[in-house]
Amino acid sequence: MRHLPAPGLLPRTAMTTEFRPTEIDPKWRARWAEQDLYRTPEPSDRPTFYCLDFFPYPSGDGISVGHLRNYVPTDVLSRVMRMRGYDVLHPMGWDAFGLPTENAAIETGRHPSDLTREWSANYKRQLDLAGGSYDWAREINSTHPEYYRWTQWMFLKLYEQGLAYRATGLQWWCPICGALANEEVNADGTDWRDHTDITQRELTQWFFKITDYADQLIEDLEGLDWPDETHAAQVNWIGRSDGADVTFTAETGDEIPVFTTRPDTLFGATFMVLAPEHPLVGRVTTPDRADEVQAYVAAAARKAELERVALDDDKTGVFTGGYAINPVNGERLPIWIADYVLMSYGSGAIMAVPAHDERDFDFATRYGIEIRTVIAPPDWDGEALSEAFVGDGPMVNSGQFDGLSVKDGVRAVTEWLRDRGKGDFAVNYKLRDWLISRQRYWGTPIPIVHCDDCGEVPVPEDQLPVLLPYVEQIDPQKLGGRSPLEAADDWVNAPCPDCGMPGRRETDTLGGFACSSWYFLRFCSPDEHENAFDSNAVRRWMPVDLYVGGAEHSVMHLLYARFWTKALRDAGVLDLTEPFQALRHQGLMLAQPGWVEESALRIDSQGGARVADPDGADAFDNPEAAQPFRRYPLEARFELTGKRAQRNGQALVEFRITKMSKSWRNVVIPDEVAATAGGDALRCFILFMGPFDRTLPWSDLGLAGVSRWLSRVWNIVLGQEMGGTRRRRAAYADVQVELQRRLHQTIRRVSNDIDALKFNTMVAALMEFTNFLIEVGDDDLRATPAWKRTIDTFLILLAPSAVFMAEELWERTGHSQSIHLQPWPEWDEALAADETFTLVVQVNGRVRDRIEAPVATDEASAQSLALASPRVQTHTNGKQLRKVIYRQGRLINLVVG
RNA sequence: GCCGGGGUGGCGGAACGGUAGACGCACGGGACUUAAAAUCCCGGGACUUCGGUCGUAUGGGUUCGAAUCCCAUCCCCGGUACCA
Repeated sequence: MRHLPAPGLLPRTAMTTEFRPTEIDPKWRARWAEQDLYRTPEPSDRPTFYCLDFFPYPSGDGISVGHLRNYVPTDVLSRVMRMRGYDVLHPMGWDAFGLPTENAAIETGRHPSDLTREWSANYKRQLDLAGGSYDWAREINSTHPEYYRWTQWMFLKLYEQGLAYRATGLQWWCPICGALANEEVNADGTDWRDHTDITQRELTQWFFKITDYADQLIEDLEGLDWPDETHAAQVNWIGRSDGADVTFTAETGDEIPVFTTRPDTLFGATFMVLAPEHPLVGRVTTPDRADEVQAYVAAAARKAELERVALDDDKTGVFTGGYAINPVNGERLPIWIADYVLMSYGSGAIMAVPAHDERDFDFATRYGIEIRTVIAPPDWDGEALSEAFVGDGPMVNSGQFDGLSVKDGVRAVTEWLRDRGKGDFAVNYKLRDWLISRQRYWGTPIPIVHCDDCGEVPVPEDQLPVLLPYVEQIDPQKLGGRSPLEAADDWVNAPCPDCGMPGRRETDTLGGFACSSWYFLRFCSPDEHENAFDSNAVRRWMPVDLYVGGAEHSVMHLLYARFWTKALRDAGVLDLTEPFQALRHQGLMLAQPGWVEESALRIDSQGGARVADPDGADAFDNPEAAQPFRRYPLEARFELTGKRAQRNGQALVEFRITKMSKSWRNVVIPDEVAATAGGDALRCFILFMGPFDRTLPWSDLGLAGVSRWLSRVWNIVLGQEMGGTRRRRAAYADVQVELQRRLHQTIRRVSNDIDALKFNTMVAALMEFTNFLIEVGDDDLRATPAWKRTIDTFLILLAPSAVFMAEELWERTGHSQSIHLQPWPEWDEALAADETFTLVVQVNGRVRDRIEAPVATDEASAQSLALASPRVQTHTNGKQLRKVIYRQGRLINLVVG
């Protein structure tokens, strides 16, 4: 791919030195590593700051610049906090067990452990290209026995508490990955990671009893500084519903419990519905309905096995012929079965109140079942409802409960039921237990031995780790459907830890989310050999002060890690309730839009296009652009908008913003940027491109702009002429005072912006200050000590962002100790204060003039200044001054009429 | 549907209820150059009778004053999906 020429490649005269990131970057990377510059400090009495990125999964593709939307901001913050005197923990490691590696191993015939080693080394190299200040002495890897030994140990801690158990049931099954947790299933019935279609199967699997913690997982969110969206996603996923269990009795005598959030509508129940899989379906079905019911049940089962296509809203069902008795009024309710009732929620049966539930309303309408209003809508005239009314109103047609509100009715009816043994208050959750079994090789072995006599026996702690055996053949397809560990006979056969008789090891492995549920603890003491973590170290660093990663983990990882933390706490091994105090999600990086040469493309009918020219295709920012921003290679793909234009007689077609995708050949990787513009331009552009939590397109031209800025910084700091004439835009009474003022204002802006994670405006402040330095930095000023002090401070402000260049300039301006060890500058409000301000003069709220005035100007003087202005007089003449609003140092508003 | 987040120049975006468009990109003009690139300087919201007028998705409202607060509507993005 072609790039704009790097600044370092430009011809220059011998006397000047230019900014050459490709020379500077490697020099400092090597020196910092040698000096161990980013070593986490030993315990001290300084305050601590734990800044953590989501545990990355190292893949064969390496990282793209999109990953750096996560890593660069946390790195900047870590650096600033260090300079502010905090002891900072900013570690990195690899969540490396799992399918992408395992599948690649099968495809390439290599072993996953080799791929893991290579891929994580590559990630590390790329993060260093981007100037990451990680303490690599703390690097951890979830696939190493010294790590997963403790994952196993924690599994046993959960097991001891009854929080890990095996159960048989219908589970989502991916033909590639095996069993999946509910959280890993997309709405369209595909696997969350590889998007293959999945089915349901009857399987015996390991689960963690996360449902025991449902309420805590909701309640403890309260004290956390988390994004609203993530807070909401967790609460919604847990899905707590408060209501009542109500017992209906079928005419066969069988009791049918149902859960409802609206016991107040019990008098409006006109039928019941059982899930097709409900165990009582056979009992309540009458002989004359049996054929139809059986056919429906079979069809529903088939539907569950087929891919779950987009739901059609048409609700179907069949009448069983059976009836149940409504406990509040003794009415006979026909019992139906329908697949809109799920066996997996509540009791798998509902009371249907069509007047006050949209689903029941649809069903009743379709099958001609009575719809009886029992909550009166506003201005209700007694007529039949045209749609379900789910709002509040007085109860009607409900016997002694008439007139109660929904809230009071819920309580009154439930208490009435409870007094008669027909029901009680109840809570239900959408959250299911966490399915943790995987029938694959590349994962943590579950430390359990199955023994004919003793049953399930945990492997004693002193026998951990249960090592994952080195297995050559890991392709389940070539093992006749058996999992690789099942086929490893030498490993599977193990004596029972209790009785010593031959037993068999558990052959399922733990899903990767187990590894990422405690790594933040391991980072506190990664070399601890006797325990999973050193309690003092955990007490020192935890909870994580700032946790940053993608919003796609809003439910899964964050919910699991929170549960795991609470479970360890309850096991008595951890004194912590919530692991992540503050959380943020970085925005996605998209591929940039533009215009591309039509003649080089092969265009399909769908508005898609691929580069067909072996030489590639030039892409332009717009049809008037002087230069292409990038040359896309053969087979690069575009989504066209349909707009066309000409550029020098060349036909261009517009393509839109899309995701970065390897198969589209539009992924920008840090390697190519570091090799041209350098790591600093990459970092600074990522910071500058926009708010850090917003999804934004990459821009090669934007990157070039930031490179130009860095070159200007380089030149002004080294006092090099830049080929043009400097011109002061304003006259300054004392340019040294002004220099100091602007510096202190910049320290304030940069510091405050960093605290607010507004890295884009932080860079803008540095750019503005650079522009100011260039404007005023003539030979006289540059010869003063004030200039020298200003440049020193400016470089420190720049250092967390432009890590290599700031260090190089620091050295070149005569410092011997690393700039990254310097204290963060403080600003002085008095020195930052302006002497004058622009008095904005409004008349009736509209700006009519702007007058430069001393900061201390009081209201009376401001008013005379304002009234003296001819431009103001035009709008006030002949009118009465009714009111004056004055904001000191800002504006005056004259209200006339 | 529901839950979150957004709609500001040609583009990415700035803006404690108080100068809308900082900073950057692109573009235009100029300097330098044999020329180009690079670099440097200058200029750009729209209309305008040059007084002003209109401009932050749309329509209302609160306020001396609204991109910002309130109500309604439209559109875009992300998540979710028959949870009784």
